[in-house]
Amino acid sequence: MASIKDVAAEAGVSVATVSRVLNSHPSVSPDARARVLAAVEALGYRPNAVARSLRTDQTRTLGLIISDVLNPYFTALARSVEEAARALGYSVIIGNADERPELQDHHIRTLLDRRIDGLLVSPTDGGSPQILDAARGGTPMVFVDRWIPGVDVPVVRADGCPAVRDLVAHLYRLGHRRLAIIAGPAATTTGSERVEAFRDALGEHGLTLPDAYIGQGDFQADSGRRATERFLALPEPPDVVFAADNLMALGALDAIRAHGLRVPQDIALAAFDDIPWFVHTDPPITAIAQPTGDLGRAAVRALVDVIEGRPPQSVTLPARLVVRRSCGEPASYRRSNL
Amino acid sequence: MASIKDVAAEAGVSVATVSRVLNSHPSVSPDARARVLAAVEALGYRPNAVARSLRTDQTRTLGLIISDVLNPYFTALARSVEEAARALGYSVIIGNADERPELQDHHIRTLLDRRIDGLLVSPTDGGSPQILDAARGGTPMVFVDRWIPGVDVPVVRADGCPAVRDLVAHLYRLGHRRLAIIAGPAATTTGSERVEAFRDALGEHGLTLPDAYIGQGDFQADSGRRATERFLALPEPPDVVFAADNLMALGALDAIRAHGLRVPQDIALAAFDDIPWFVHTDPPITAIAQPTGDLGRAAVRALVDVIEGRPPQSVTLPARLVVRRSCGEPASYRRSNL
DNA sequence: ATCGTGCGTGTAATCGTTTCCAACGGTGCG
DNA sequence: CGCACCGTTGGAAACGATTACACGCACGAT
Repeated sequence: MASIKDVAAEAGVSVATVSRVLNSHPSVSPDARARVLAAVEALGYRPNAVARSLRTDQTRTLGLIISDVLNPYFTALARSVEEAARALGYSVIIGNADERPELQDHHIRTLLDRRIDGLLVSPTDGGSPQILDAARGGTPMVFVDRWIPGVDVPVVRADGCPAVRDLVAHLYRLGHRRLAIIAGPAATTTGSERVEAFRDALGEHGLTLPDAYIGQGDFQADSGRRATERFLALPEPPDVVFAADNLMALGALDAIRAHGLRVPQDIALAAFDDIPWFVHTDPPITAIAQPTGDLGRAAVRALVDVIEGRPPQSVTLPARLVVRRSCGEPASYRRSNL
Repeated sequence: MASIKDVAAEAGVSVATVSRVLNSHPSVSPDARARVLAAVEALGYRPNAVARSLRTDQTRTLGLIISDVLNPYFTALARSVEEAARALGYSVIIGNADERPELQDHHIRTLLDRRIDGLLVSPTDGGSPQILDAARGGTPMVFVDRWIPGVDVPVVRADGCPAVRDLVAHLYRLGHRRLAIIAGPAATTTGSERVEAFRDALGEHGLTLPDAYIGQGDFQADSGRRATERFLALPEPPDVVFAADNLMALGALDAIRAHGLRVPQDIALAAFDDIPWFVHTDPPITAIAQPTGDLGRAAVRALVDVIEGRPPQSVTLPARLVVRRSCGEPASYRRSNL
């Protein structure tokens, strides 16, 4: 593969001049510029990004650690992140942690070894030494969706509280009183926050959230299935199951179906995170939708601010309730939200 | 960040020796090794992958160009590719082409600039100059899922023909005679092959595939919706719609629902690519499942073979029919395949 | 004519590694 | 005793780019 030296030889100039035209440095004569450009064309030359990075100490690459690529919420996020980054001239390398802290650490380590310019993280756990070290070590970093309390890193996320309040009000209005939740891992902020928001919202209607109605999940379908089975085995099973993410909702649906129960007649179901398939499940699932596109864009903007030395901003965007039929069907909603 | 020089100074040896212990070169004394290791530990030293790549001319990184990250089939593929690559000591950088040739080319270009060791491609079009150049230029490359005819590059893919034959037999047995297909772009192999397989299978039952029953899609949900609407507007609409991928099936379902029709009583639906949600749609959707895990593993193996100079193998794996309820419900299938 | 100025250019150092080569002291053998 | 060889080590040259610095030249001002 042709190097800058070959181009210089072909154009009859020095490598410095070639480098200058490539980086559109002002002081180079039109004549030299033309010759260099011609040589570049003739040789099909492309600058070696590795060498350039070594010299300039920047890779124009962002790392993105997501908790699970198979989760449509995170792929939507990844897509918008990549798009926003590309618009700013950055590439992004995605690391899939699969909700496993050690895999997350592996990815952070290799990304750091590659000297990425900045890191976007949705932490799988409550603070691996790897992340903490990176943050302290001065790696530009932004948390997205989930974050780690006590670490001084900007956070870009959606606030689900109002939407959860709307959801609970919706459920209450439909006559549901025994509401259960399948929570995410307590080590993640989204795992614990959603339970708290749910509990608070219940409180506003004079309801409580007994321990038996809190299922412990891990954001994967299987855990949703298991938690739901435990609910159904209770002497007094809940009449609503609220899954803290879309995969656990899928598992819950599996379990409910396996018990021969109908949604929403026998038991209602709702989920955090909205995905296109929720429109076509049987029945369509009521969900809390996050603005993934805006989230991704805001996260990239914040990270690039850190990288380029501007003061970064934490951002909190609102999530919103999307009512469908999985909780019951009040007249006022029937037509509007398929 | 500490460099190899700092480690050398700390350990009281030369950089050459440090490099040797880091690369477990045999000829270094136990004493020196111990001192270097201690220094590495003390400084928290991590080798700079950028510098190493520049020197060794290898990045231990694979590029993966997929057509659409939002498509669960491709994310499943990406996940298995990453897993297999990691097991072999490679990282993978995913480029999402969003079914847009120019985006695909953009990603190929930046991946090549980064000097990735090899490229896994599921081409969005019938042969962009970018891909052709790379292949001719000697970049180790393997096609996965889709490929480009006439290019001498190993192909790892699933053969859908037998499964499509099974599907058509299944449909025929249920009494369906007017079968339509929503095809992918003709520029992709999966776009045209699936139509041919379908047409051939129809032929075996003495059925034909009229042009009006071939919808032109682009593997995105919207196109599935539009194609289905066109089918439904026909004087004699089909009684089966077979979507060539899962997203177009989603769109088809949208359109059918919007027309107030029921699946499978009014019209049957089947899809290429099976995804977890198909179990819970209304009704559960009959689909052709590809062995994504095996596909990803085989693709990585083939690519690494090319990279390391071994003779690579094209691989074709079988896809299989998964019968659910979206085409009708013969007694013999009722219980076995939820 | 002289000087400073500024533009265009080339030389060479540098980034952090790997690796070739030479050198070293010690050992064994002819 | 001399020599070849061995295991261990360090010096230094790459890899392909960027960029500080210096140089040569033409020009306008003095």
